[in-house]
Amino acid sequence: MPELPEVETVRRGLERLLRGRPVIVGLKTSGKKLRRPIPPGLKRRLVGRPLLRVRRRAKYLLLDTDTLTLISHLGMTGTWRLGGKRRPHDHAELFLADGRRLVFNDPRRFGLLLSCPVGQEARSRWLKDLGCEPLDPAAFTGDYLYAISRRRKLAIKPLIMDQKVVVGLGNIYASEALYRAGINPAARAYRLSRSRLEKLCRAARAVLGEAIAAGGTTISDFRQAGGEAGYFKVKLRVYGREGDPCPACGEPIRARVLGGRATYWCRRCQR
DNA sequence: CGAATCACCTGATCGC
DNA sequence: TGCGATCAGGTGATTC
Repeated sequence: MPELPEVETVRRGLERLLRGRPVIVGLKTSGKKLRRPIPPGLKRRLVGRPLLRVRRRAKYLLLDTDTLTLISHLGMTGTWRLGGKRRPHDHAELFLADGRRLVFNDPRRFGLLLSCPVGQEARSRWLKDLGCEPLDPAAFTGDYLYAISRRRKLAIKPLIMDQKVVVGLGNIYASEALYRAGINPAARAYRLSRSRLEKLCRAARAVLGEAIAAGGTTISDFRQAGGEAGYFKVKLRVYGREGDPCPACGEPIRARVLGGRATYWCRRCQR
């Protein structure tokens, strides 16, 4: 479900909710394991700790207390919400001193909820091999992609979805960025010129930025931290639009499977 | 080593 | 309407 814009939208929502730096007074878990079990000692370590801020690295949410950082990944279907009535697939409830409850719900349980010493997330096995942030124009550049892709024989789309190369781009935004850059998703990475890769970086940043501004994309179950839908779906130009006319040239949008994932593109505009 | 495929889950949707 | 097959925004593990 969530790619960088959706995770960033949730981050902003949570940050707003946690402005009063509420102290955690309890944790209740479902007992079911997510991608990994929620650590049994988490409650003991969390109780009494104030929630100070929410950061993001790649598609991970980082909720800082004064002593530890809660690491949360939404997987495909994870959501955070404030209180309300209990629902199926609620896997963690954080009880706050002000009476509110912060609830993590995840039907498919591909998500993660872990902790590490505060600020030490970069050393964790989950985050240590991540590539650069696409919104950082100094890091995610044509030169960077050029250097990394020279010996890569795979198609450009799976390359930019590889979180060890660049983080945050998933199946939707990879298709959208390649469309905007005029690059065929199946083009072999090593055959692309520096300038075309530079164009791809700019296109990725543009589409991610616009999606964040719209509050992310709601396809089926993504919700912002307040429960609202995201509004970027209406702006998707190729994803999920097989057979629709290309917004630029009218050619029907094509679909195929690439690296195991549905891929959408315009055969005329993307070479 | 890189690249492709599998596995992990539940729920929505599609075709019969 | 019912039911099995298929697909879904992610990613680590396994296989080739």
